[in-house]
Amino acid sequence: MFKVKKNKKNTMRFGKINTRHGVINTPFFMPDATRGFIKTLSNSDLDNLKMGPMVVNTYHLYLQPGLKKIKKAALLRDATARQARLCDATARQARLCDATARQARLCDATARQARLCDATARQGGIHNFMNWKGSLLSDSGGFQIFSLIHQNPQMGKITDKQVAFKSPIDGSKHILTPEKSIQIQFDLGVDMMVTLDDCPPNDCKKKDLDKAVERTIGWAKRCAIEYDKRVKSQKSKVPSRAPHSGSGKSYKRPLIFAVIQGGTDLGLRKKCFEGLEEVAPKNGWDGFGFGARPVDSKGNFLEEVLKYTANLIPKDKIRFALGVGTPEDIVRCARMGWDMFDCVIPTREGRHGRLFSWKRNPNAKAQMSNQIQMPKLKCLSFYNTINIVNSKFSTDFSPINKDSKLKELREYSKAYLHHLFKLKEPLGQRLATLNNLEFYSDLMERLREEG
RNA sequence: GGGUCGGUUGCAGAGCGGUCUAAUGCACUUGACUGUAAAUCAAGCGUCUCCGGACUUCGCAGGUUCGAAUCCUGCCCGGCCCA
Repeated sequence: MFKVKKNKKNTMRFGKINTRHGVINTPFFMPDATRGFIKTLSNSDLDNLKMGPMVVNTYHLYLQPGLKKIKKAALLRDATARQARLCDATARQARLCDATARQARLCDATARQARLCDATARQGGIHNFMNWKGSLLSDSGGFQIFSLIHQNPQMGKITDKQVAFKSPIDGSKHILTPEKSIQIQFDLGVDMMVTLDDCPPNDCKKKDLDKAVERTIGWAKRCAIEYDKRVKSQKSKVPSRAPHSGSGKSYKRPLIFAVIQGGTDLGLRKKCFEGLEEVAPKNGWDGFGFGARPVDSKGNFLEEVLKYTANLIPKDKIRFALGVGTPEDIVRCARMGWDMFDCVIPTREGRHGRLFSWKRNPNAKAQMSNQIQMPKLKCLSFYNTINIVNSKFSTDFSPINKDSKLKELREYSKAYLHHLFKLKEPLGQRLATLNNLEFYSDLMERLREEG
């Protein structure tokens, strides 16, 4: 499922990941569509951006809208598709008759739409619900344990057995177990999934860190058992000509990633990795994730820990640097041999008015490549950020990005974007999000080209 | 013309003898954001500063008082009511 080719220049890798929704070239970045959408964007935007895989979140989707609705949406779409096939037939019949030709054309359109529905319906729960045809990875909810419970103990309780937590939406009580996390991820029907892990703060006590590692391994073991069980039952359920297995192909299992915790303690990272290897599912882990924040409490990038952890992971396994990061951190990590990344930075900071752009230098490409060769990368020498809300942009009538492949970003001015932000018009957030995601995908493209 | 209520730091709007540079909201300025409880959060927002403070402000001018945005008098301006 993962083929990797070593880069001659440095320890960066070029690979291909084969998922149920297409092949992904590594290294790559996934934006976070946590609750089933990239905030402010529609699928048309994502198509225009030629967006690759995205990340959804087990915890958030489980709470809202809930699995029942996601499954129901899938069934309803199926029904629409069936109806569409009917329309298709009607359309054929209608074409026979000149008088009803107009009606037929209408039917035709419906049928076209229906065929689309049909195609989507084959793609399982969350794909179907989101109407998204690309690959999706679901995060397990481990990070929510960190951000909700570790930071606010009154929000829930973590034990070896389970995580009991209160929904921030309505205060209702829920239990998440490793098994349940895997079950939900299967129900979502994602292409890649992550084991439930205990993600403590980076500055926690040694004792708590030990506990988190031990728990992460224990939970991974339960995830692996549940995973194998589900793969087996899915295989038996899916006949060879089943819709989402394609034409006669056998069931393709989702990829599964375990998460290496251990904070900044290299020994613990190693221990965690070894522990995870021992409890792997039948086919082994497809990859390993880097657990915890990639920066310390002061915002310093954990270079050594990331490098060390990357080297722990066997070369034929996918390396997923969760939550990485800034453009320079991604470049650094990719050069250490990390293959995939996800982060809220481009989307969140875009919504908050921060725009990423390449330096306006005709040789920017060459310059950047020089910069990444530097042992100490100075990111600021190859890209810029601006805060569009700053008053100086109120009269800057230059394009948001004159080099963008998106018409809107080439034609709207910074002054106009500033105006949209000042008036809190969502269009502004959308344009900024588009700008930043284009920047990130451009970054990854350059990285894949240049190494 | 008479009566009445009122004029507060960009705006709205508290305060109604000392704890008042004066609440709060908005606006404004600048930061932050790394597996999204985030269209969020933080700081600043009279002048100067050796960052400890110093000085100046509540329509204007006087006055009472140890002390006034707060009380009194006059003036200016506005709303409403009556003529």
